[in-house]
Amino acid sequence: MVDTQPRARLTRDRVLHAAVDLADEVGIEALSMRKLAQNLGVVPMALYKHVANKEELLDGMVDIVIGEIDPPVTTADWKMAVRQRILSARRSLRRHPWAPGVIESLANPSPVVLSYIDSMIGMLRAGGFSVHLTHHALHALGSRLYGFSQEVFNDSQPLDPGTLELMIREMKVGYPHIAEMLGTVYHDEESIVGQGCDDQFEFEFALDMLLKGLDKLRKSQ
Amino acid sequence: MVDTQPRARLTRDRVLHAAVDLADEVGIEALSMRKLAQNLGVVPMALYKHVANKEELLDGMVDIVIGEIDPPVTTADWKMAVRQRILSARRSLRRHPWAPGVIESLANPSPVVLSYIDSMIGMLRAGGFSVHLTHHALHALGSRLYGFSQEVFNDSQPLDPGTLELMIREMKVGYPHIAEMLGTVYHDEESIVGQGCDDQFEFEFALDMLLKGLDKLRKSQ
DNA sequence: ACCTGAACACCGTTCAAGT
DNA sequence: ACCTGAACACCGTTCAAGT
Repeated sequence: MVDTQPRARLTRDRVLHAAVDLADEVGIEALSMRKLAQNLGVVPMALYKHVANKEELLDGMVDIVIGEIDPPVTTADWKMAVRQRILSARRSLRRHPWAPGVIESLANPSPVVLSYIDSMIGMLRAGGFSVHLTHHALHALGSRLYGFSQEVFNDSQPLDPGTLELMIREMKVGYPHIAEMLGTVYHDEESIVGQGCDDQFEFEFALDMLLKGLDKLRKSQ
Repeated sequence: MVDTQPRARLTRDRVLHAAVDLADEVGIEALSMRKLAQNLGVVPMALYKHVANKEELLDGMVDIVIGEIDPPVTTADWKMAVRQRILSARRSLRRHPWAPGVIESLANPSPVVLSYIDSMIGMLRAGGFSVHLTHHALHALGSRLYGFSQEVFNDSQPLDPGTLELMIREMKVGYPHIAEMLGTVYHDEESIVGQGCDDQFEFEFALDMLLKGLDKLRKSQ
């Protein structure tokens, strides 16, 4: 989508927001300096007045996404507070599916990212975590702190029942355990979560298991 | 390093192993079809007889890394067995630092990767996990199953004491909690782990917390 | 101070041709 | 059956020049 005011003055903010919109529309692998410039009705080199290079552009895009995360809630229960903040981060990231990959690729965290992590550490400290246990907690939560985690299979788009059935049948001989699991998860009507694989449920399942484990260590420290 | 027998016939295996070696040497971002061809003393297009495109090349490289993982040990204790296998995966991946990123980027898992996951599922099932709990366990372990996990900070190379000291001092005003944590982790002589941040310890810490949580759920299912 | 145009040094991959 | 050469359609980024 071409900008409606192509003649408006270019600013860093306009460049970054246009980049976020473009990545949302066409995906991060299709985002190039040249296409972004074209979208803004400008020659590629014009961007370099507002952004040193592509990495700085990506950094600024991540800052916009992180900036959408809600501030921490104030509550006595550290577990609820951290949980809510992480789930808010997840909601922000979900609006921009390219964000996890870009966050992982960044060499150095930006001030915005540092502030986010700093306040997360603050929440743990306020909840009674020693500095060392806080450090371990950060490692244990890893990218979950940002609201995402690397999954075993890259199942970004859901399968239609036909191809799923075919997949399961094909896998039965070479990968019997995967076939059994897929069959059960997608067919079992008894499942609490309903049929199929609910990413949100799985994220919270693992998150709660880690928070519970950390809480136990916190009490015994 | 140029191949010692540039005139030997090109095979898929020779191409893939040369690609792994090149990535180990110069990093994955510097690995291009053209440089790989040059390294093999061959014109770029010669590679396309053995590999359909770059993605298939990356797939084959991952297969080599996954192939280096030890087979499962046979023991009554599922926790020890899974733990050992994951730590073996970690050792393989550590030899090829580019592998985590490539594994994450793969759209569809190869047969080799599928076999690895299938046998992991088998280990959990043999340990008494229901199919559904096995499914949750896979999500909870995520990329840890492959021996890696996304960290909050990308601290691939260790800092020298001088710049670390500077960083902590600079952070004290804007990011007080990060500064406190870095200061304590890197200075505390009481630390069980020794000074600084031990990636391996942190990986096992989180892994064991998850395995313990899963074991509790297994018993109560 | 900000934008432009042309150029450089790279990519992955196609096609048609060679042996 | 396997390798080659030239070409295409892209990249990010430089430099010197325009307004």
